[in-house]
Parts: sequence; structure tokens; C-alpha cells
Amino acid sequence: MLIRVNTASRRPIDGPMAAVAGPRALCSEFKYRRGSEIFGEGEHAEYIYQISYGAVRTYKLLADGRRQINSFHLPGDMFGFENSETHRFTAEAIVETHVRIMKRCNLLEAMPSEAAGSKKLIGFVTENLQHAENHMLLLGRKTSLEKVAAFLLEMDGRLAHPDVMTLPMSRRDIADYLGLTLETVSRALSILRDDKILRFHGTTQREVEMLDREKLAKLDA
Amino acid sequence: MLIRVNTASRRPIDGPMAAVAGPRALCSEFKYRRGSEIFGEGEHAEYIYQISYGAVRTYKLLADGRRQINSFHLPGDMFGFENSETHRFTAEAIVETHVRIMKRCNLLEAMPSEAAGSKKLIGFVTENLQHAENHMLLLGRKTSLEKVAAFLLEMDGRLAHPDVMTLPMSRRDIADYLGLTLETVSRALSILRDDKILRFHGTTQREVEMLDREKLAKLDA
DNA sequence: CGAAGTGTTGATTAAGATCAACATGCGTGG
DNA sequence: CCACGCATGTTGATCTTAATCAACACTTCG
Repeated sequence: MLIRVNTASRRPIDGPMAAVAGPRALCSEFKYRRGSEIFGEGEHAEYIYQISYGAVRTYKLLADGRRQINSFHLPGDMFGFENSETHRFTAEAIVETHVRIMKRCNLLEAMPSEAAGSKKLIGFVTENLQHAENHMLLLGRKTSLEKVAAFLLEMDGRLAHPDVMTLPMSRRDIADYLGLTLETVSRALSILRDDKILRFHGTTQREVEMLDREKLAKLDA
Repeated sequence: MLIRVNTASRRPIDGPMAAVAGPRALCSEFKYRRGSEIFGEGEHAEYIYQISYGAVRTYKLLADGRRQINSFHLPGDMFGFENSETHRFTAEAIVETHVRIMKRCNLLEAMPSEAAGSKKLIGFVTENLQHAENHMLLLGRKTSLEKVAAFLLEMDGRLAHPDVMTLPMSRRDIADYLGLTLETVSRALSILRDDKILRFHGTTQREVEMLDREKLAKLDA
């Protein structure tokens, strides 16, 4: 399912990826279609990724198919860093997604020579850890309504508080992120809609307008 | 509640702490009594810690007191690394605990000069992240029995499979680690005992003998 | 057009939480 | 040393939240 857009698109990188890898590293652009796998749990970790367009979910599965989504990645986000040789989870494009890819070994070579890059890398991993710590609190101790409120606030913040945010993920994805069923997510959203805390636009129920962020913040524990 | 054992006990460190901090760093030994706080969420992060004796829980609280324990730390484990200036969670001694303490700033100074130390540090944070990822799967998607089975297997592994393991933490601690109530933890343990998968020794119900690790592994999803 | 995917809502069930009672261990102070 | 109070742990009864089962509407896409 991997489509190389433009093999000749190798060029010096910029942005956060440059900060960790140094200015000399090169990268390529790739496209993934909606639902396609970027890498699988247990696969050899070859690249690191930065999203330029689209959205990605990373998740783990139990043997019987139960799924826990660790995190959603949006444009600008990087993922796929691994300490070991293999990926610890699966990454999939939620919608049509464009990513920049850099060889992991290039990163490793570039790193020790650049103390600043090394610090950036630690900062990046720490950021993920911090998110995971907050998410453990959510998963272990929040109610369904609190979870959904927290999710909306997280997305609102990461999308820079647009008037109407367009969620790339389905109700099932949200449920698997929050440790709920899709029905429970749907019911919680209906409650928030009935309470005039949010409003849906369009026909797909994925375009959400936040009417009362304060009330929402109070619903999140 | 902090008791300095021996102020004059500064000496060169060894072990994992030396690996990240370099051989020149110094550290002190401290004791904390059962239940006392080592550092609090939001406090300025001054030190990093390595346990030489005892056990520590790190947790986050919601405003109404609901608690989520991120992790248990046992002898040899290090904790208290922070990227930011403040601690993201609280750390408490579960039982009488002895720790080695090193100034965080010493670590930071020692780091850039030592590429190997920097890599060790990344490895350490990654290890924590990996644990958090596995724990999110547990919290979000496992049943109570699966959670308790996974907990026992984790502790068994970390205590190097002793004949009888002595759990330092209470049922409530276990519950707050697994996102359950203490009653549910107690019931799950009773089921495992009735199924001859484990046996309790002594009077406190904290000394656990693993009778059938394979069966236990099958109960963990 | 039909089929599959997505989302909402209602009815019912089940897992785990809550409420409660009781047993035992342990530390403290008389 | 014992008595008391508190912490800890188990078990039972009941309740609540979210899961499950189900029906239906709408969209999208081949």
C-alpha cells in the first residue's frame, strides 16, 4: 500500500527533523492511502517519520483483536523513533497521509556528533512519555464523559483551536484511544451536543464546533 | 519526613547511575520511611534517584483524589528524570526505602561531554516509555483478571522469579496501578489462589508463591 | 443500485464499583 | 504486657456504568 510519490524528491530537511538529525541529513516524501499500514508492530525499524499532511494512529493489539491506540499524530508530528531494532507498535494512515521519511541509521550516525540533536531527541522521547503518563491517568481513572471531554480538548489544542475542527478519526478510533466502545463515545458526544457544549457541522459528524470550552474543561476531571 | 542517614557519605558512584552521569559524579544516600513523599508533582526537579533498598510508587492524582500509579520502582531502578524543571508526578516510599541521590544539574553538565551517557539516558527514557505503552494497553483493554495476572507476571520477572515473592505494595496500590478497586484485585487474587495458580504464605497475604506461571501467562491476554 | 462503512439510539446484560460486615495484624501508649 | 485503634485484606450483597446486542439512517463507493 506504500506509494512513492517522487523518488527524486531527496533534499535537505528543515523543521524539527533537522533539529534532531542535523542539517546534512536527507529525507524523502511518501504517501500512504487511508487505512494503509506505515509499519507494523515487531517489524524492523528502518525509518523515522514526520507527517506533512494527514493523520496517523499508532496502536497495539491483543491476540483476540482488542486494540489500544497510543496516540494520534497530526501534521508536524514525528513518530517511529525506536530504541530497539523493532517497532513496538503499528502505525497506520487514518486518512490520505504524506510523510517525510529519514533513515534511522542516518539519525544514529548524526546524533553523537551533535549534542544539541541528542538533547532534542531526549526531549522528543520525553514528550511522548509525558503524553503516555497523562493518558494512563485517563485510561485508568476517568469516566467515559471525562475521557471524551479530555479527547476533544486535546484535539482542539493540537489543531490550534479552529472555529470548526475536522476530526480525521472515526468513533471506533476514538473509542480505542479512550478505552471505550464506539457506542459509548457516540453517546457521550450526544450528551455534549444536547448540553450545547459542541455542535456538529456537515453530514459526517466529524466536523465539530466547540461552543463552550470552559464547560468542557470542567467535565474533564 | 526526609531523614538524612549520613551526610558524609558522598563518594564516587557506580552501577547504572555512573553510566549516565559519568564516573566523576557524586551522590548521597538518603532514607525515607514507609509512606513518606520523596518528591511531589509540580515540585522543582532537583535530583535523580536510584533505589538501593525498598520500593517506590510514582503516581498522578485527579482533583477529587482518584489516583493512577504509573509504576513501581524496585532496588536498582532509577527515577526522577525530568525534561522540564518540575516533576510530572509524585514519588512515595512504599516501605522503608534507601536511595542514592544525585543533583540533576550534575547530570546535565556531565551529559553533553559524554555521548555514551547521553545514549544511556535516551535508553532509560525509552524504557519508561515502553513500559507506559504496554501499560496503556493493559489499562484500556484488559479485563480485571488479565490485569492482575499481568501484574503478578511483571513483579515475578522483576524480582527474578523467587520461590516466594514478597510484594511491598498494598491491594490498594495494586488497584491504583491497574485501574481497578482494591476489592476487585482481592477477588482476582482469590480466584487465582482457588485455581491453584498461586499460594499465599505467612499471615499478611503479601508473600506470594507462583505455582503455575504458564497458566497465569495464559490468563494474561 | 446494492453493499459496505459510519454513526446514532434504544434495550438489555455484565463486569466491576460501591456499600457493608468482619477478621486479622500491627503499632502505640498505658 | 496487654488493650485499643487503625490499617489491611477478604467476602458478600447490591448497584451503576459501560458493554453488548440490535435496529435503523445516511453516506460513499464500486
